[in-house]
Amino acid sequence: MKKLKKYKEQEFIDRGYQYFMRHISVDCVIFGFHENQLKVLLLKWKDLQQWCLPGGFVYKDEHIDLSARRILTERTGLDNIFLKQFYAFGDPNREWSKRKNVPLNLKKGSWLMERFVTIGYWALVEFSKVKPAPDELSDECRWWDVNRIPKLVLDHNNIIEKALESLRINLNDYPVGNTLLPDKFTMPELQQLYETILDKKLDRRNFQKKMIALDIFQRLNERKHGGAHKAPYLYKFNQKKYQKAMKQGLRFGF
Amino acid sequence: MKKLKKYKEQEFIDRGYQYFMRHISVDCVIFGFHENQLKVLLLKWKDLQQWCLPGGFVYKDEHIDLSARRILTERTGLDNIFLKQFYAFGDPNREWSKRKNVPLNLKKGSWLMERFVTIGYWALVEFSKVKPAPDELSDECRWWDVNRIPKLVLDHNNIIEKALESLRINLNDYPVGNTLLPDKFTMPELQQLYETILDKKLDRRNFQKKMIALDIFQRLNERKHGGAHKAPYLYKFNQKKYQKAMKQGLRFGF
DNA sequence: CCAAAAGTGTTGCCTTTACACCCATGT
DNA sequence: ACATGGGTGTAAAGGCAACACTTTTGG
Repeated sequence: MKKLKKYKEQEFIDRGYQYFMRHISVDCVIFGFHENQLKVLLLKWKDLQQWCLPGGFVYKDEHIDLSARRILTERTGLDNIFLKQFYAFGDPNREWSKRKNVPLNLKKGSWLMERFVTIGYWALVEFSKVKPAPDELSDECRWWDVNRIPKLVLDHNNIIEKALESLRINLNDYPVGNTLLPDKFTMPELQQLYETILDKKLDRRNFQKKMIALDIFQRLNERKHGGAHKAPYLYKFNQKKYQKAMKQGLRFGF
Repeated sequence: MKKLKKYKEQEFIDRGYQYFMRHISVDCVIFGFHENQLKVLLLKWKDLQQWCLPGGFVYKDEHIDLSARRILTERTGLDNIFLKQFYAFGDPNREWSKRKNVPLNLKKGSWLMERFVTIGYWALVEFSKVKPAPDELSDECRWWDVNRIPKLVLDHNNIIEKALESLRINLNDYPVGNTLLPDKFTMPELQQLYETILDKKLDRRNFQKKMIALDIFQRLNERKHGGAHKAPYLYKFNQKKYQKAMKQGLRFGF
């Protein structure tokens, strides 16, 4: 696979289509969880000074899933991330030439000015392990509270909406706890995570019972101190039991 | 939108990329239900003599959903079809130049020989209303039992697999009965439909109760005669109640 | 009249929901 | 000490699976 060196920005703008497929891009909605808030990782374009999703293009001989993974690794420093393709956005208005403000001084006729169909992925990462890194075209990369996203570039707000929707629908089948929380966590924290994603309150007592009945957690002889009031137990995922249960079609019940 | 006239086949092969986006295609898995079997509509290539999914390309200014709809209408004669985008297939092996047998006498360098990412849609249609019609490149278009699909072109078998999977997952939320069955139908027929899609037996009595409890059907003063034994009642969807229930998040319970 | 399929009802179980009680901790 | 959040238990409600019985039809 011919790869484009990072520093050759003008080469990318002028002749990127020799390396990448035209008309196809990949955008990633990277979810994290911190201070009881669901977060999304965004980038700020150098020239537009507007925020956008981390995204990129697909090398001519690269699987689209791999493109998404490549982008994720570049932005977060992590590999082996939980990743799901959720939707292809194919509105013909998805092109810069139909916008007033255009990045990179793009000229009419550039391959980047043409219409793109973007494949949307969402990813679940452990907030504390991420080292947000801007790419060559952006000067900032940071977390945003999912409820306070600014007006983004193109249709990226819509992409986040759809990603959230997909995340909610898949909450039953996917290990959001295992991927979004740190290694050790408390039941109230896990509950907060579900409540945030579902955007509704759950009964504390029933939640615990339900989770523990799944028999995929391991309670440690350790409590989380520091907060006021009674210190809650810390839990780990019992990865062995958890993997087994997933194979048998575990459902979390949401 | 510049449209390509049908008869200009050579023009399409040589310069189709002037009308359509490169690297992007749309494939439709059209489901029908007949004689208690789930069916899929397939086409046979004129030259390859191999079967494939109905598919096509996306005009440069056309929404991908509309491309899918266009293809559906051309093949089935129906519009207003229930349609769902379910997955984007982005394996780099999806290209003819990596195959032994190539259709249309395509030469190296042709835009059609390049790699395509295809957006998969599935559609639910009423079997009896469909008039299967081959396109310009195929000489046959007919229904195949979903359990007896032959070896198809490229990764089209895999696309059908994924479509079925998606259909099963969405069985809870989507009106498979309303779209796959004729206007009037019996409960045993509806049950057969669910059993076929889910590939498992359901209890006749519990099924009826559950369905009727949804309060979206209207029982007619009419029975389905002709079969041996007791004649079952005919039902219609009460579209008003049904639409209302769907908006409120009706779940069928599968 | 009989076999097979269709319509209706009942029961018991198990999951979910609601809520009561006690315990621990920092202020 | 006390307000607040955390851990555990129980009882009622509702949904679902299992099964019995009657009715209808073509042969």
